[in-house]
Amino acid sequence: MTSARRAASAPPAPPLTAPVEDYLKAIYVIEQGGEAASTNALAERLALAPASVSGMVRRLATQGLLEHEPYRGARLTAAGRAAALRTVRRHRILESYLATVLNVPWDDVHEEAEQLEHAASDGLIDRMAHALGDPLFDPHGAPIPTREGVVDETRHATLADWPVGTLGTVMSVSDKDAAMLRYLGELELRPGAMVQVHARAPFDGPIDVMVGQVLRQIGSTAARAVRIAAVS
Amino acid sequence: MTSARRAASAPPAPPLTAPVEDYLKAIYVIEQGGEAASTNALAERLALAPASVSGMVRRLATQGLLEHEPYRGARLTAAGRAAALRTVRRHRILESYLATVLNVPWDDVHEEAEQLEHAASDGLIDRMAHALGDPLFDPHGAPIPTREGVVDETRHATLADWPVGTLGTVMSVSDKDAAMLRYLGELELRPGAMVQVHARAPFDGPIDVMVGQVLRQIGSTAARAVRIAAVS
DNA sequence: CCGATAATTTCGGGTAGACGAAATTTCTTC
DNA sequence: GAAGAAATTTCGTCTACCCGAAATTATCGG
Repeated sequence: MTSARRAASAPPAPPLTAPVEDYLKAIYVIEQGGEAASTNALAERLALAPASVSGMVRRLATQGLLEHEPYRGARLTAAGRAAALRTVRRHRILESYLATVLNVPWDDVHEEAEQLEHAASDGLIDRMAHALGDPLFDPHGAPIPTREGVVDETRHATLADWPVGTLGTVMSVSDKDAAMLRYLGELELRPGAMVQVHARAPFDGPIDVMVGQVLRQIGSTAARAVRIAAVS
Repeated sequence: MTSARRAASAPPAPPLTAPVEDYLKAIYVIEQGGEAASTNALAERLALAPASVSGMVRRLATQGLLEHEPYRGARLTAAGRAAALRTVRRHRILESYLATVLNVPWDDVHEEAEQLEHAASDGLIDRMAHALGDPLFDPHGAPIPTREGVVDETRHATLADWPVGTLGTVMSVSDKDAAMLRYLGELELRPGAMVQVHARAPFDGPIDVMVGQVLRQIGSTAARAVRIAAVS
């Protein structure tokens, strides 16, 4: 910790703090939904007061990590996106490593990675990735960005919107809520599972769905946490 | 991060911050030398200004983690010692895991563990320890405290003080300085190596020492980083 | 187009942790 | 035992984040 290591020519680029990495990652995820990340959406995702988010967003905008039109939400710049993808990569490789090598339970992996992603060095992350054979997806099915920041951002439909009758396969499940993950795991709704919606009750009602060989009923909230693609 | 998990009866005991863990660990290590940890020694070890240390030490004393007689140095209380040993355990298990399982170079392991020790959960640490067969020593030969805080604190002599002629074995090497570690590694001065001092130049001069089958000359600074015990 | 409501920002303030300069205490040395 | 040096503490200040309350702006129903 005594010496600073810095290229002679390149711009200083101080390392990002853990909170900043969390903001950028959250904005990245929200932006995947299409629109700019609103203050409220960020505040909820980060479990912070909206006032705090306003302040931080302004600061990050002046640092060139994002663009912010007041009252209109935030969007990552190229620099911000690169930083966010770096954090996402760390997070997902850590999740993969913990689940695969250390047998950390499926539903604990997210929390643990959330802490470690700010502490592990790039070199360590690469070692873990290598030990896993450089996987393309994490245990929840989320794509892992490469070191260079390349990532598949295909937006899959959710089980809540999947058409009745069409055969599909689970691509990913949301890792935000451990209890939800446990529930989905019990239902065998894991990446790779085959599904076919048999019926859907109106008004956001429960869904009858074949998971593998078993017919299940699940609510719309859980269904929205499951992403589906057509089988080829 | 939304919910706090806390025993109903026990005192709240907020989790310690990373800086606080660093202070406690540093005090623990310095105290191993016998005397209380002085402000200057702490400041140097933590790479902070003495003024900063003064302030923090006062705060930690009011929290019951250490006892501080102004101008006299700090000593850990039982609570502070327990917290320090928890951090030391994390650090050394992480070092062991990184070196053994992920092949992180001997001299990088310390830096990496220094960051991770504040982020990894107890459960993860235990999983790593288990995967390693619950080792008693880390790659530098330092003893690993148990979950319960039991640790061998035997104080071994350094190679700089080892008597001429007596056969000894390397118990541990200091992990503070990566360059020093690399150097000692090249000289085969690793835990387990057999050594015998042949001659010692006066006034802190170089030492002639047999390491395994090879006669080496090393300076006193490097020799002080190597701890020796008699062969049984 | 106007008010009500919702979202957002601003404002004042708090905590943790760090620093340099100046004051204080302790140590060392005659 | 006093004077100078060294170690330590105190003091004022700084930065990064966070918050609640109040002010502001956007939006939406009529």
